[in-house]
Amino acid sequence: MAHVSVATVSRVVNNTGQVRPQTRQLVQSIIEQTGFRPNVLAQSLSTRATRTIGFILPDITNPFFASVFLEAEKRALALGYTVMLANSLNDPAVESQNLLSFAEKQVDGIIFMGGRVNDNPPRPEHVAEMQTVLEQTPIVMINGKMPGIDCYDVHADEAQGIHDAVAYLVGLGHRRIEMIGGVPGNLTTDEKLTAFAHALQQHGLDLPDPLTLPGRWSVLDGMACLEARLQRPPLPTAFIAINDLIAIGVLLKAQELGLNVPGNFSLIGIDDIAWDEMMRPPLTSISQNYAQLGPAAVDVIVAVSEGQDPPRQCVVPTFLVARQSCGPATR
Amino acid sequence: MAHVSVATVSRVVNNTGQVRPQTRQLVQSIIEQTGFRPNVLAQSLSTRATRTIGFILPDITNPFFASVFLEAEKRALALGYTVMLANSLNDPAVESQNLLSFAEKQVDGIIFMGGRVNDNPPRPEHVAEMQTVLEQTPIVMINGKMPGIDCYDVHADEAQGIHDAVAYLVGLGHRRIEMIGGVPGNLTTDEKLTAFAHALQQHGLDLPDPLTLPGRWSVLDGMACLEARLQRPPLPTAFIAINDLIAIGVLLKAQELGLNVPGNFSLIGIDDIAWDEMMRPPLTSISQNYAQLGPAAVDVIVAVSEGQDPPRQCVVPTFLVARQSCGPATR
DNA sequence: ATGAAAGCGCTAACAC
DNA sequence: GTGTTAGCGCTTTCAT
Repeated sequence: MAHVSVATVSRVVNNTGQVRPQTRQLVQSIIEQTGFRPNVLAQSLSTRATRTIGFILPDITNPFFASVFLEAEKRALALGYTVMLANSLNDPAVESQNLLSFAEKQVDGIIFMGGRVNDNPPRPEHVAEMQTVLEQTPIVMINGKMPGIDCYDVHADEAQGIHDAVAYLVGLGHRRIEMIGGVPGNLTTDEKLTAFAHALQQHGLDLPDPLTLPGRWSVLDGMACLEARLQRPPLPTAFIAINDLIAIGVLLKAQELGLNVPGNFSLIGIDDIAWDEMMRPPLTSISQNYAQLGPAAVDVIVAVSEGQDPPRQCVVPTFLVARQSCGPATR
Repeated sequence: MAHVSVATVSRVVNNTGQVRPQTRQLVQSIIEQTGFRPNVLAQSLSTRATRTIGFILPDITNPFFASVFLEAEKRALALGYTVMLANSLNDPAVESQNLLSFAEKQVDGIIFMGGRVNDNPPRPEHVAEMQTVLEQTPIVMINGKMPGIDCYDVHADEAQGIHDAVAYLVGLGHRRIEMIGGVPGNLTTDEKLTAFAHALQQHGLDLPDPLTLPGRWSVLDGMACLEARLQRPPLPTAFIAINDLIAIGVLLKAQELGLNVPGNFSLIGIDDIAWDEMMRPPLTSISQNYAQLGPAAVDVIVAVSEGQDPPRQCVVPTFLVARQSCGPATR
């Protein structure tokens, strides 16, 4: 319509190369009035860049993941990237499918949370699979790890958080502290437990045995955990829950049984999800620092797809958010 | 490598056309050992189908939207489709960007929740924009409406839910019922209010004036709402909140002020989010029927992209989930 | 049953 | 400055 070649149109669409202002104007106006939109598929096929990031996580319904994802999406948007979400639903098979699907879609990079990157140790077939897609696509794991494969690592300094939490409780006079929830063999659980044991030793406190009463990660799991823990008294004076969902379950079960928090025991969660504030008492928690975690991961992908070489590892600080679920030790 | 043409490889990859079993075997095995994966971009460019659905919603961090989205994704996965999420963050500008971006990405269809499709009446520039992308891409709105444009409509029967809620409260002896939260000019708020007025009339009850105490949709908004309502007594004996988040805010504020639910007033929310059960008392709510809402929307998109002509409108039933936030009227 | 070749909508040398 | 043209990796007629 403008009597120019496709090359020229391409130049004005992308604001690239030299084109006479007059011509640009003309093409521009025709684009407006016809409502022309470039076909991103064709662009990507040609440029071999999709400006798209795949994000695999277990369940977007979990407020922790939702927050990390949302912050990541915001950053991506600001950088002109799109992030595609895939819920793995804690099913290794769909996780594999998600991974392959993203690779086939030629995403510029994949962000991975939960699932296989939290297996400790990881399953060999999973690392093999990761290795395969890694040849084509950069991967960054958030709060995960897979020894021996060359992907990027962004994680919150949960160990620091645990240390802070223990110090905070010790400051309140607690000497019998236990963790509750999680499952050994899960990387983040194991790391938290290790940090916890370390912190206890630093303060000269006895290690509980076992280190945690396992119970996965949901509110319901938390309720079951406390119930189980009640079977073998005596109780500690404070619990650090493996995450906020578990903490909330513990809190609800305690109230159901007429136990008072922090009267009967103090309670600290991990993640600092929005619901902590809605609980009565509002839950003290260790923040995962959403504002930095997700964005850091997309920054890495964007950097490599722009030819840079970002650092292999990035750790974002963590901090304690004190609310009302902790009090002085009473026993 | 197999000494066959690309056409043949394409045939075995897609399991289409005629190909000698022997040849198929050969190609198959080479695909395996080389780890060949088709480039979906090129496939889509050629077939003009992406098997991708765009999903625009305000905020994935809201448990209501998260659940609808998750169920939609599950259905899509089962049908071999991918759904891309875009958070509009209640910002019309990013909403426009999301819309255009999806169109450029050649998605097979777009699912739209919240934002402009909830404006009552809709803004002219928004319907114009919708009209534009509609020429290229089918759109289905969930719980939304835009008179005059030809898109698909999937919605929960919220009016029925309101009627059920009112009937339930009347059955408990309540005669002074009010709604709380939401904002007039928002479609779903207006529809709920209309249904509410209608239900009240059916039972011969007086209409409160104003029909609702407006206050948007968050927990914090809910707290503010109750506080404002307290300024002009007398209180009704029961509230129906515009959504569960508002209901939770009302509940928390009530407790903060020493008011008892359902002692001082009964309370019903809308959406049936998972957190209802975590509240004390657990919150009675009207379920939006997640299991059907999201999937119904993807079914529509899939149908049209497979050349079928699904019904313009689909309404999914809604139902009351009675928990412990309602009791007999005491005044 | 298989291959050759055109075309999907775009970008990027390269030539003029 | 602008046009020509060769891809990008795939599908799909049309021959053979």
